[in-house]
Amino acid sequence: MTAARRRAVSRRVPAAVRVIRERAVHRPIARVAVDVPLAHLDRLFDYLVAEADSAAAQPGVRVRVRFAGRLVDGFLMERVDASEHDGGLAMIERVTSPEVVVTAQVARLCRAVADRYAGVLADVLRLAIPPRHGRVEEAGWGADPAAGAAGSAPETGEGAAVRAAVPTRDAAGSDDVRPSDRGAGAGSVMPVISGLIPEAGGGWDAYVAGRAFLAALDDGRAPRAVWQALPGEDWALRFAEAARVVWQRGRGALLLVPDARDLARLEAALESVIPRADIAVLRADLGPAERYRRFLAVNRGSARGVAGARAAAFAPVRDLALVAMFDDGDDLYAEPRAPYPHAREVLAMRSAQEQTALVIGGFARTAEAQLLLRSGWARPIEPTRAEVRQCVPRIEAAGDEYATQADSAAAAARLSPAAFAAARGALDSGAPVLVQVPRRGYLPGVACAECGRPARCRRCSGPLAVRAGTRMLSCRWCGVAAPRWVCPACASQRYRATVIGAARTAEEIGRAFPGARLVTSAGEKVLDRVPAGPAVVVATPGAEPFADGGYGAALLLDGRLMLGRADLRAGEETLRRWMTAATLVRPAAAGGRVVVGTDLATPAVQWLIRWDPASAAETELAQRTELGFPPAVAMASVAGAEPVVGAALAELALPPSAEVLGPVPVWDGQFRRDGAEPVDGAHAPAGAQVPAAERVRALIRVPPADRKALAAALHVLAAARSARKDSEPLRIEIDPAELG
DNA sequence: TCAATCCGTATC
DNA sequence: ATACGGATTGAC
Repeated sequence: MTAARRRAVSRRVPAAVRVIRERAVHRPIARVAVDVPLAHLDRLFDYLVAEADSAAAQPGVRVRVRFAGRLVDGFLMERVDASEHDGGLAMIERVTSPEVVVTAQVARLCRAVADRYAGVLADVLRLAIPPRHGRVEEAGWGADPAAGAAGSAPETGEGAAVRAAVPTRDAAGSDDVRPSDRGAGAGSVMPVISGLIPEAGGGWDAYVAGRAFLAALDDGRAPRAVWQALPGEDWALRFAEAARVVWQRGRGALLLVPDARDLARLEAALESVIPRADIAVLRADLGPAERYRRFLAVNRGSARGVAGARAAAFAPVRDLALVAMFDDGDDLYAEPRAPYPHAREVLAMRSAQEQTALVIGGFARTAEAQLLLRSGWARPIEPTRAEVRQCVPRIEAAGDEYATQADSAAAAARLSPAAFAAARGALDSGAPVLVQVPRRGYLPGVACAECGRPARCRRCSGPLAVRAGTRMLSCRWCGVAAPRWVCPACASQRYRATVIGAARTAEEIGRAFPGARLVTSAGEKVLDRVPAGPAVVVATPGAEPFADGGYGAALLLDGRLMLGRADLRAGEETLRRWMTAATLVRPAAAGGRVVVGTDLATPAVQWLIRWDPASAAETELAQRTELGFPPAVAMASVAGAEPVVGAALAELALPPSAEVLGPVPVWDGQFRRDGAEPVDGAHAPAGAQVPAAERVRALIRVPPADRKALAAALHVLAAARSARKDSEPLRIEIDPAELG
């Protein structure tokens, strides 16, 4: 019976008749996760299954049940023989669809994610399972997973079965796993990159442990790795190659990227090594029908190479053997909806639960990734120094000195002589120049006026800020005043507030290079690529277009702005942005130059010049360990109106190790997400949001060993609040994305 | 003594 | 949200 028909029938049957439906003979009890986002209802509820529904009522299907007097959606999670519940049981109203949309693996993953982030299962299931689309489901057997760019012609069910038999074509052992870099597909799709890969030892072979990793994959083992990609690396193709290894074994791979641009690139690379029909790309901008169609294609096992952004971390890939993500430092991996899970954590949990291989890749390296290495849970895949030297452009620091000739164009644009010369040289050789300028809107912080290091609280190591309306320094985490501040690094007593909106404009920079074509990529209009040929490309971090053949030079301007932003991750983030931009530049041997306009003494500049993301991450992690920052500690944020946060803190049964910082007032934009804003764009007008003065935030930190206890305490708090219908907004976030 | 109403609590 | 149970109230 089709779902539509069953619905039609149940509508017509009067309630009195429904009540006497016979219960299922076999396992008559269903345990249901109801779609109610209340913490005190975050458990399974028992319902009776009608015999007529019994076949369809499999674990993982959507059901509709009467809950507290009203009909709600839910997922059937288990079928059991008997109920523990004392009272009477209601019958499942109907099985919405026989489609098993929550696999056992995804169910377990969602529960674990909810627990990890002190959230409720219903919220996580909503992140994991797209809304049902009835027409797609009914008509879509054999939904075309590859329905990539063009429309998707519906296929028959045989399509999926046939496809499953395909992956023997390239009958090869691990030796054949290494495709040529300039190999057919990807090369033609991404001509940019291929030219940058060194002639010798391309592919995964360019890395220590690279080949061993693929061999382990091919062996069916579950290696876990943190991968440091070479500058200019065609990471999408490397990911595709790794996916192909598991695909050839008939198993599934799940690959994540931060945004749509990277996804398009990954899709092209996948299509160059895996038949299109075996690929599903889960894009966020798809309509509900197409989104559900692709979800079903993955769920039904007809697509085994799956790519997507953060939400795809939950995709029900069949027989999953590999999960991977590129550039895990990108804040787009932090889910903005409750309970705010980070895709890196989701993948790591999934890798552990499903015994899959894991790759956390990037040009730079996060402290979180470093922690996976330090604990021995993952192993590094790194290039040799020799390989790095071959790929990296020449990098120099020009400090903050500007051109001295007052009337020169370079001086007008406040470009240092070195920066100007590098750009001029690239343009003269016919190559484009990338100019990276921080976007506006960073939270202002306080930094040492001498060495530029962020000023930190002596008590909790949180960031200092100038207290509104005064000239006093105080800690943004714990609120303590910081009179007589002295820089611990250089002993200077002078500090300065980092400025918002001092970034140079594209026009300003363009004037320094009269005659050159000026291109902007920022905010709403982000360019994917620019053609070869002389041009000045001004871009905000993250919006840098690829250049065919690589940039001749890159100028990384106003680094102090990025370094000085009041965020825990400012240093790591700045290095990541710089490195990402530098990977778009030709190798030094081909004339590629990078000039970073920040003082040579700045640690981030040192790591950039030495191109040593591993040591940078190690140092970063060591510092965070010392200062008590994530990921060395577990941190939770509790934010809301002042009395609400106060009451919550009083009520929380925290582990004894917990340290409460604050509460302190938060201001407009404190929790705004890091959306790209145009260089020239105005800062969001003050007062556009909730009156900031009334909002406060407290931070709670515990040693990693007490992470679970912290999460449990917060869940208990949330449960008590929802039970008493306490609807005053309170945002509870574990490992908050922004720690400003 | 009993029905009507209010309030708190559970929701299978 | 809605439903239910127990307590409270008011009329007979």
